[in-house]
Amino acid sequence: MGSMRSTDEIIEAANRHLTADPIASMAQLAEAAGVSRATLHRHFATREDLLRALGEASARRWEESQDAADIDAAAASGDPDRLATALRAMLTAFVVDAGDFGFALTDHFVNHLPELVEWATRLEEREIAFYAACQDAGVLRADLPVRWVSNTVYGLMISVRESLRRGDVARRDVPDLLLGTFMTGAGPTENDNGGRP
Amino acid sequence: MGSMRSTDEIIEAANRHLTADPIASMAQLAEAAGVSRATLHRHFATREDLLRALGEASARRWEESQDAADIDAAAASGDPDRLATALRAMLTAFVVDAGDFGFALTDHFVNHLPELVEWATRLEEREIAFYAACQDAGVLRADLPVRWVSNTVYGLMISVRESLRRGDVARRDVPDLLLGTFMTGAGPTENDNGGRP
DNA sequence: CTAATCTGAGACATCGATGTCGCAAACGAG
DNA sequence: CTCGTTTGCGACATCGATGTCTCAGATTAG
Repeated sequence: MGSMRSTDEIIEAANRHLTADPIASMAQLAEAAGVSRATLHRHFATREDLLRALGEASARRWEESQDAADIDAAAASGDPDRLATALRAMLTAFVVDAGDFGFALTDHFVNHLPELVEWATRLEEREIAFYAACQDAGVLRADLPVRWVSNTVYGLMISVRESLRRGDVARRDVPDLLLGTFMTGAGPTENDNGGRP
Repeated sequence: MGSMRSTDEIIEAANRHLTADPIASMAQLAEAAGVSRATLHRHFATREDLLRALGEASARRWEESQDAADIDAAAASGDPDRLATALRAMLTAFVVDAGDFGFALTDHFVNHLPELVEWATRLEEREIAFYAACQDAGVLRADLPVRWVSNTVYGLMISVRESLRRGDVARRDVPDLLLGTFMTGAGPTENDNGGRP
């Protein structure tokens, strides 16, 4: 009685295809999923339903990554070590998320659905509270507006997505690149004076 | 004999409106420009023409910012001071560009027009050569893949756009925030030695 | 095997956006 | 003021995508 291609498989195929071709039609998405257009509509009555499901999957993953890093408890604790660990864990998880849901990250239609906007706002505020705690504990610079920090992470997710999509860097290297760039920047490190003896 | 609303004014109005509503129709763009739909089509026969003009204006500004910072000469010189100055100048100019052309930065349609893709690729390669020179001179960390550096700047431009669009930070503060975040990261500044090698 | 269910293919109506055209009114240079 | 130009308005045809529907064939449970 179950479908050969589950709803989740269709979402995944659509997600993958939309990452490469963000303005693909329902017909193209059906083809990408290996099903007929009619069957696609049996799973998702409208295009909006499909995009919403995609956005919800993305938001769910985002939330799960926050949960897995336990950022609320870390923020409440105020412990620098714990905050630093949670920050590293969250950003590392985000790398995978950005690779898996890069499309939803910037798609105009998805980010315009009211329920998803609300959800995203909630997660963002939660994350901002975490960043603020990191600043208070000295894990992050306190002289940066916390919303700038949040937007920076968002922008770097897009950097990650592009780097993965274009194959500019190896997947396994990305977490360290992200962490390094976010925490200490792209400027020379103190021990590194550009190779001069 | 000139139109009341010049072509440039229409482009600017369209750009501004598309920043707020990225999926606006030609009718909405005409209204936003204070012009009838017919008149809009007298300036741009097709929607694609309008978007292309917008993308070209964006690419032109990008190129101008590279030119103004004189990144080619700086890269050729290999002089750390000159490279650092050029880098700061370019990124500062990019802040204005990201505010003015934030729409073209991520729009799927604009970024799929072949001629614009080619143009963007050229500018990107030019910029990458500059970053590589910065790495050689010790102005940027040499242990980061240069394309990662390039993608990081791209992502941070989106951070800038969002920060400006949502009013999270004052416009005048953005350049320093960008420079600071890009060069030294969001981690705590353990030891500020002001550029002493 | 049989029956229930799911799927693919195609036809169909609909809808919104696009692009074109003609004409009357407004405008501006002279 | 007058003439040539430009604009706005509305009508029109077109087009692609969407969503619905039917029916025949395939699949699978029992």
